[in-house]
Amino acid sequence: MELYPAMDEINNALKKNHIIVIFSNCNVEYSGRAQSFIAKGDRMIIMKHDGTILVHKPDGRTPVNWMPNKSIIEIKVENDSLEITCTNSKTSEVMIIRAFNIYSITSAPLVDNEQLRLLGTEKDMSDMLYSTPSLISEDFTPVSREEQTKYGFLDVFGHNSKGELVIVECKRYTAGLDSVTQLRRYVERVKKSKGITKVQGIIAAPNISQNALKMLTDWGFSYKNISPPYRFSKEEEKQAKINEF
Amino acid sequence: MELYPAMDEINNALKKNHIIVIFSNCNVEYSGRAQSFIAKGDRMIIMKHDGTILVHKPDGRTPVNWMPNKSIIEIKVENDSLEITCTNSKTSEVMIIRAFNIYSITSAPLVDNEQLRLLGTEKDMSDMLYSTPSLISEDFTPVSREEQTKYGFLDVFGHNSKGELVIVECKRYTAGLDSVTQLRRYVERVKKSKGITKVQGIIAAPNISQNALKMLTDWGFSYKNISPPYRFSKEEEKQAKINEF
DNA sequence: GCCTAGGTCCCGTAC
DNA sequence: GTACGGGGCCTAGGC
Repeated sequence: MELYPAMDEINNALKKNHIIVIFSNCNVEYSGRAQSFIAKGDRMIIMKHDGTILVHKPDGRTPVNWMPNKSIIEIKVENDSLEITCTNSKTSEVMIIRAFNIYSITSAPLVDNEQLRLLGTEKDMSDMLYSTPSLISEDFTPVSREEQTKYGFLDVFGHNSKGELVIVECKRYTAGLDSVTQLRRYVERVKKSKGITKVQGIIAAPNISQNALKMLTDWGFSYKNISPPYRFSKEEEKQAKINEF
Repeated sequence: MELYPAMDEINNALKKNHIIVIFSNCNVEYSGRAQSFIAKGDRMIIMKHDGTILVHKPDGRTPVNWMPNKSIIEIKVENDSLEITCTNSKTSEVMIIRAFNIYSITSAPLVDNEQLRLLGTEKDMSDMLYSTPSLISEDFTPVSREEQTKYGFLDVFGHNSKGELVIVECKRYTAGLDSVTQLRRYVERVKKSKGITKVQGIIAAPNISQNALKMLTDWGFSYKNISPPYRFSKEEEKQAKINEF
C-alpha cells in the first residue's frame, strides 16, 4: 500500500474514533520510563479509541511495545516510511513507529458496554473465609475483611476465644517468601500499634513453597491449606485433565 | 459475514499459520485458574501462530480475555453463533468465544526475527553501581552483582573498609514497603548464614515512599537516591515536560 | 497526585 | 518441572 493513501486512511479512521489494525513492516523506538529499540520486522499495530497503542510481534502474549491511553498520535510521510509518533504527556513517554511497508489497514467502530465478571480472586477467597471462618479454625471469629485498617490492608482480621488477635493472609496460588514477609509486616505493625506481643499469623493458600514454610514456622506463624472458591484443587485439575484431553 | 464462510476463512488462515484478527460481536467464557464471563459486545479477537489468543475490548491496554501460547483452537457453527473453543492442556484452561456477528476477518503471514533491546532496567542499574560503587559510597567495594549467592539473589553485594558486608537492593522506580521487607529478608539471611550481626542494608532507588523510608530507618538501613541509567530524574522529567508540551 | 497490593499477572532464569 | 523476582509491569481502591 502506498504511504500517502495509508496515512489518509489511518487519519480518517482516527477521526471517526474507530479501532484500527495495521499489518506492517516497521521498526519501533521508545523513550520514557526506559528506552528501547527493535529493528525492522513484520508486526501488528493496534490503535484504540482511548489513545492506547499496541505493537504486537507475530508471537507472544505481551505487546513488544505500547503506549498507555490518552496518547496522541501524529503521522507523517518521511522519505521511505510512514512515521507514526505517539506521545503521552502524563507519563512523558514517546514511541515512534517507522513503517516501511503497509500490508493492510482494517478499522471498525466497536461498541462494548459490558464488563468482565470474574470469580476465584483473592477477594473471593477472603470473603469465603470471612463467612465460613471454621475453614481456618473452630476457634476463629473474623471481624473485618479486605479493609484498610490503621494497621494496613488486612485480608481477614479477627480474634480467637482467648481474645488474641488473628491475621490471615490469603494467596490464590502458591505462597512464597514474599507472602511470609508480608504477613510478618502486618503482624508486627499490629503488635506495635496495639502494644501487644501475641498475634496469630496465618497464611491461607492452596500451596506453599518449602522455603516459605520454613520461614513461616521459624517466625511462629502457621499455614492452612485452602483453595480459592471456583478454583480447582490440584487433584481435581489432574482429574479434569485426564477427562478432557 | 455468514458463519460458515467465516469458519472456513479462519480455519484456512490457521492452517497457513497466519496471524488472524477478527472484529465481532461476541461473549466470552473462561475457566481455569479462575472463572469469568463477559456478555455480548463488540471486540477484537487475535489468534497468533504460537497458539496465543487475545480478546480485546475497544478500550484499554490489557486484553479482557486471553489464552497462553500452545492453546488449541476448535471452531464450529452452533445455531446462531460461531463457537470458538480454545483449550490449553498445560494450564488446564478453557476459553469459549461465541461470536454472533462477524464484521471482518483479516489475516497475514508476518515474519519477525528481531528482538527488543531495552535500556534502563534494574539490571542496568546494578551494573552501574557495580562499576561505579562511589555512587553508593566512597567506602564501598562491590564483590558480586545480580547473582544467586548462597544467601539468595542479591542485586549488589560487597563490603566496606572495615570488612563489614554491604547489601544493596536496587529499584528502578519508587521503593515501597515491599522493597524494605525484601532487603530485610536478604540481610537476615546473610547474617544467619555467616553468623554475624553487622550487615549494612541499602536501598538504591530514584524515590522512596514515606512509610517505606520510616520502616527502613527503623530497621537501621539507609536510602540512597540513585536513578537507573537512561531514566530521567524527577526534575529532568518535569523539565522535559515543560519543554515538550 | 501518591501509596498499597493483587493479577487468569507475564516473563526469564536458576535450581 | 518449581521457585523466585523483575516489569516501560497494568489496574483498582484509598486517601
